[in-house]
Amino acid sequence: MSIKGIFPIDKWDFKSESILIDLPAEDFDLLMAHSNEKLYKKNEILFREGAYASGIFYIVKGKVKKYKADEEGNEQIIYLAHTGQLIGYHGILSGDQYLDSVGVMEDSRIVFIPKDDFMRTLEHSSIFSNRLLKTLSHEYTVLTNSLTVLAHKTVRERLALQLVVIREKYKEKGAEGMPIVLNISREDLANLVGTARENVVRILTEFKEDNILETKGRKITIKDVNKLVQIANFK
Amino acid sequence: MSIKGIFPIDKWDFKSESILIDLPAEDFDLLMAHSNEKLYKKNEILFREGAYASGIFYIVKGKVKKYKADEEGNEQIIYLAHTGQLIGYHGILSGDQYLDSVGVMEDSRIVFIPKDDFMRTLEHSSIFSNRLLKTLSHEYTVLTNSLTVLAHKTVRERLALQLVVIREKYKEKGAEGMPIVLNISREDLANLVGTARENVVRILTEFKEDNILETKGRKITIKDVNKLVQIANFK
DNA sequence: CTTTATAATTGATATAATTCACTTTTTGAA
DNA sequence: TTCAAAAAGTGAATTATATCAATTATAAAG
Repeated sequence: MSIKGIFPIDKWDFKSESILIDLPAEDFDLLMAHSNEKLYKKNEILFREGAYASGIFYIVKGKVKKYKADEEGNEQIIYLAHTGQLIGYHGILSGDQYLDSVGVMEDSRIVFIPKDDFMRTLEHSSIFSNRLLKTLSHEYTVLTNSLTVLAHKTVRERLALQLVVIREKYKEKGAEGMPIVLNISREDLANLVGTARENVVRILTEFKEDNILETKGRKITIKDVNKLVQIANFK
Repeated sequence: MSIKGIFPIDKWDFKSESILIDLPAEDFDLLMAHSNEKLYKKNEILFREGAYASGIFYIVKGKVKKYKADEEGNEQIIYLAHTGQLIGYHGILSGDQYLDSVGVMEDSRIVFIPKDDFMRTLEHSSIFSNRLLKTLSHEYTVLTNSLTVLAHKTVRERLALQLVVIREKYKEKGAEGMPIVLNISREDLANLVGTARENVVRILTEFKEDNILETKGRKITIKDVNKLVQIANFK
């Protein structure tokens, strides 16, 4: 049985179709006029919150984390973005500074698009601007859901939920039966769930004992998603 | 001394200028073509999450809360909206259902604008559409900040922060020296902060003992904002 | 392959927050 | 003004989570 039926994935993730797919060639060319693809290494920083927003980024292939860091150095991961997604437009639209920081989680191919080209395309293409409105509204659902979960669910429930979300997100199309291996540090997992690393470790151990998952080094293999869904406890 | 300097209000609130102010008359008329003002009583529900999104709402005068309710009946307040703000567009932009629920907190004058007029204005007016993009991006800051605070600050710090935010929000322009009286139930305050009502009551008592505020019935008068700012502990 | 820095894990303890059961106060309707 | 319902307030017990201080395992670089 597919988890999709009982698990409303798009309430927890943004729509995964790329905002650029099937964009009219003219609009696409305008946007990409001065674009510049680069290979980023794991742990590199794409940009930091508060820095001047000089343009947006398009993830050709890879995984990144959007996060906020507070005074004490606590890091809260806002969203895990990946192949096909656009990054950094919030800051440009609302002012001229990036609103969060973005770190690269695995070696990634990422295209930089200068601010001017982004703005020009936005003005010129109502398709692009409508899609962006739609994307932003969808982000609203995801963020407000995260807020509710964070406020009212236990760490255990939140961790179970995030594991399911990440699994769905990183699942390759077509590979239905295959077990999905998550390659994410305990630290990042903790910063995503909003708790301390130690708690994540402890709960993962419990999950291991309950035969829900296996770990090998930092890699997590989920064996029983349904149990996780049950623990996360949502309708 | 104004609190504005040390308190980055727009990180916690949306920009308070109305999205409709100074909109070209032509666009405004298009938007308001079939609008309909109604008087809503305290505690009335404007719409519920998941309901068909038939249009948007403009708050002419009043206060409302945007919230999400989970299976267990827990209510998380996402945002307190008031005079001059637009409500309900996320659902229309991202699909056809409202993405949260909205309840009226005090008797309010609210205009309903049918979906078609909203969409037509959006297509026709690039000013309107640009402002909406800006508003949505700004919401992103507010929501991601809320997320970070919820995940990493104590209930005490969160409550202090919210009291400052509400005070700034509800402050009448010009009445600088006047003490601001907040009229909000402990329950709503708890649902905003993301905790139980009892905790809010206990911490308010502590604040009272520390001469930070006074309460008379459900009304809260803040006497020392700076102390609250200090407790909330942000740069 | 070995080394070394980094990350994961474990246990013990302290603290924060929730929950439940109850009393008191306030509010709004009659 | 009275009265009932709703909201606020209090105390005690329980549970969840954070924090600190180590040890062990892992991965990345030379």
